Amino acid sequence: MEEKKSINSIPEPTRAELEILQVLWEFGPSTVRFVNDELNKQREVNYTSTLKQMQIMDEKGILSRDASQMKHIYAPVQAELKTKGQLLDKFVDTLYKGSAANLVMQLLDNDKTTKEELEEIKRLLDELEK
Amino acid sequence: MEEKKSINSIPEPTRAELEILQVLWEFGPSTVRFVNDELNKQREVNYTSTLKQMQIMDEKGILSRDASQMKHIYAPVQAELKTKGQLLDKFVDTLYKGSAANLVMQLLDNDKTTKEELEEIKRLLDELEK
DNA sequence: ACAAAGGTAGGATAACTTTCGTACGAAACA
DNA sequence: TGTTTCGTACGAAAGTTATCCTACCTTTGT
Repeated sequence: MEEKKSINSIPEPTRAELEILQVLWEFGPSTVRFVNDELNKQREVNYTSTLKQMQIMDEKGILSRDASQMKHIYAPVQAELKTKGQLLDKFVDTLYKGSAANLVMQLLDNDKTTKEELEEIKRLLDELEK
Repeated sequence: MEEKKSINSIPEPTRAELEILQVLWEFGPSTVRFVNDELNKQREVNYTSTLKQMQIMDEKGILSRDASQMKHIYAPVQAELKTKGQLLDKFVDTLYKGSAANLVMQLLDNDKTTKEELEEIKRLLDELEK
């Protein structure tokens, strides 16, 4: 009996796993070949490394795969937003004692946050006001 | 010649390292014993594990230590805000394509972000307006 | 003075993550 | 049909991180 983890949310993706997820999020369900090609636009990775990684992610329940064709098609099990939310929650918890306001505060006096971004953020909040 | 990394910012702390930093941030420079006791309020860790970890952090340049006494006193090399900012930047970059607004957006429709937090955030932005 | 308690140093080991070599089957094509 | 190309499967190896054992030194208290 094949057993995949089936709690309510997937285990935290590792670094390499996150890279793969990004590709799938951007382009939708894909073959290993495609993902590997994308990854190689950023850094050199051997095809079998990516393959193995995605197989592991399947075992962990992070990805699912359609093996009906020769070229298996992999897709994220969880929606992008859910996974990112999960990571964000944890980030806020560990670094900002769970306070989103704290995080935003830091964001505000961060050099890399541009004026335009700030405007955008403000607009989002006004939206929400209603 | 003892050589510690001396680029402009310290290497990314690992999971365990972050736990230790939290204690030092909260209580200021401390002995290994103290940090270990704090950690053990959350989970069981052997004293020598914490010791080793902190020695490594010293080598990496994440912590500095005053070894003039028998009980060495460890302190973070970088200010809490700088380290957190560093981590936040990377987080925004990898998960939100560098857009702080994107992150905030997600924060907003996150269940765990309370109404009070939202108010707080809005206030921060108004402050900044001036 | 000596035993007990508590400290550091350093290496071994374990756990986890990442990478890749090798084997082998299926498809494409000359 | 045979060879080359492209796919999966599997296991080994390398790299990183985390944990702890052992040795040994210093302080404390009897």
